[in-house]
Amino acid sequence: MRKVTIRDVAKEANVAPSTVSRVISDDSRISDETKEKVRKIMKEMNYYPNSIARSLANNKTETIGIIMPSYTEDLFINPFFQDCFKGISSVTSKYSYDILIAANHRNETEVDALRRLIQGNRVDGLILMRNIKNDPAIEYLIDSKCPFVIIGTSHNKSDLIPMVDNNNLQAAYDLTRLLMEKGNRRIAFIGGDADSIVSQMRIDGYKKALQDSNLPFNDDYLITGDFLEQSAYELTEELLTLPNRPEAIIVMDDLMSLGVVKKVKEFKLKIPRDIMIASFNNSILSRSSNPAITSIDINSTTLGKKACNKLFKIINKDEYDTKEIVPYKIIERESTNR
Amino acid sequence: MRKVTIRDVAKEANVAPSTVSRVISDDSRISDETKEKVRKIMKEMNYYPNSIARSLANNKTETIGIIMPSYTEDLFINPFFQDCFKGISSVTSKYSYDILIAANHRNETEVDALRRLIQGNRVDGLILMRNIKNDPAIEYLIDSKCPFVIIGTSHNKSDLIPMVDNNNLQAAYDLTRLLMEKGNRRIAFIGGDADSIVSQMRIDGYKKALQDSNLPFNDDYLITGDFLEQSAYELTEELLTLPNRPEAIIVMDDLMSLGVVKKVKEFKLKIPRDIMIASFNNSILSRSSNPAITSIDINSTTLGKKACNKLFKIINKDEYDTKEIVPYKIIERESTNR
DNA sequence: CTGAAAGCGCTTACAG
DNA sequence: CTGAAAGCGCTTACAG
Repeated sequence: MRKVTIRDVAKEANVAPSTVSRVISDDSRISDETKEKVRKIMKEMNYYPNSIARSLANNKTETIGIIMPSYTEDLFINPFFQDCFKGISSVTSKYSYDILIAANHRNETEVDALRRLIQGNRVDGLILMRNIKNDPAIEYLIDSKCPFVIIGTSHNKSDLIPMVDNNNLQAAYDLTRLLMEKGNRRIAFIGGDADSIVSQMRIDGYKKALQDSNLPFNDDYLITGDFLEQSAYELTEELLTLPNRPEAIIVMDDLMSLGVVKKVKEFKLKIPRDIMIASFNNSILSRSSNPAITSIDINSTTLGKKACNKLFKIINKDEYDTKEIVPYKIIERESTNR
Repeated sequence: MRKVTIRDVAKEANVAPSTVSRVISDDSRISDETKEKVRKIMKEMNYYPNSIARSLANNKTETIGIIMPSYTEDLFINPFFQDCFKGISSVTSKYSYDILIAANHRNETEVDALRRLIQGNRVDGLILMRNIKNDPAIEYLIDSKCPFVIIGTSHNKSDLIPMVDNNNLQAAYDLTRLLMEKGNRRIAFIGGDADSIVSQMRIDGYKKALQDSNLPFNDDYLITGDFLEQSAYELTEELLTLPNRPEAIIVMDDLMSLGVVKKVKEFKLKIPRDIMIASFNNSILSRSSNPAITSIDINSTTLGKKACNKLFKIINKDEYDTKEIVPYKIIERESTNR
């Protein structure tokens, strides 16, 4: 069966294709009678506009793209992305937009994938769910003039880039202070990727808190890996075998903290009695894990929602603030409850 | 800056647009010299094909759509979908396809959303990550002739519908038997949505196991809710307040089992000492929770991968089996280790 | 209030 | 091996 087109409908309704097109977009210049007549026929013929043809003609796709950190990789399993996605999709659904997940194809670099989406005209805008130092993707995005928003913080020309983030420095500061108030002096920090800006900001907050409390910064207590459970698991061994074992560990992310907990248990240490653990993101993992982990609620869903709202403002050329800060909150649980 | 088109490249290279088009698709009829010349110019001019125009001309989108159970809803936070998605995207990336997430827009029914994607020509095929009884979406999909695959099992005309699933009946059977072997006789089952086919199959397996062991089926021990943690949390109370409290509970899903565990703890009961818990999906939740939960590994990532491979076979009109079964495996953990 | 016509940027028989 | 032309199914100034 051939697809019914705007032409078929026009013929059947005895109007011009342009009239049908205007009925579809509910153009105010078309009389109500004509609209009704055409709509009836569209329904009868089971007509549905071809959105590809539409996009080509009016240069709008009604689709936004999402860039994940490392597509098809394990990083993606972090519940943070799901929470964020939930916020994003609540907004796209309101604007009647769809979401395209950008995954680099085989043999493609990340910038290739971006190029495909942007120059290939597949999206009206993009949300970047990651931030690394000197990200070539950001350079490309700026050059491309394609609307985009970063969830997180970027360093290059950062005053021009629309971003939504938490105050990660302050959050880490607060968390470190909390652990001090609980009587810990030897506090370690397990960071994420060395390239990660979020990781860097949190490390800065951690250091600042030590400094403000006149606690010495000990190089051995600060280690970075990647954002995966396995890496945290391995790194924790380094901490636990130090001559002066830390009394508390702050971990970049809930998923990583699972690895930390696993290793601590292998060392037959009790949490929080022997060692306290605190983490970030407050995903489902931190509240269900054993023991439940104190974690900073960064409001992932709100991050996604605000980022997406901002993106639509840019697409529609409305006013917007370049940078938006989403509040955070420490959720205390068993792992720091001594 | 105007976008550079195939026309511009053609002019610059002194060839016809059709030749440029053939260079893009690496047509064997074009001489290597010409190809080289054109490619050089494409690069110089920073040309990139407009995939929208391409799609309109050749009726291919190089995009598949994914239908989630209840978009923008809490169901989505189940790690199962992420695991599945990982499998899917590993395949799309190989075929150089992108993924469109179908979310129904405001005031849209699910079939509306499908219609938008299919009749709007936005995807070459679809993967359905859910299965409910009498699903109108399935009817629509069959009528539409659009290639699609279901992760799970469908009941309508099921011999014609391509699906990838586990043997859920047998899995539930095995799990029930395991709990019996551990000495439990009063075994309860918390199902998902009453409309859910997976849920039904597992309930059938549970009942069959009881029967084969000559254990009575007790209506009070079988309850269904939805697939959320909260609902499982509430339902568990009904079980725990029964005059003859169950000795073990099988839960449809890891996420739900978190709710069960929470309630059991509130009743000051110890797992597994007072009550055993076993669940399905073996997501990250079951292994990190407190206590770690025995769970059936349904190989979510494999489900996604196989479904997507099957979809491409259909798209490319290759041979395929309608139904494919992915193996499962019981992963025993603390929650059943008495 | 409606229509005829050009155009969006590609692909693909057809012809040579 | 390459080109001219028609077509994919819409939208949108322009004209009336």
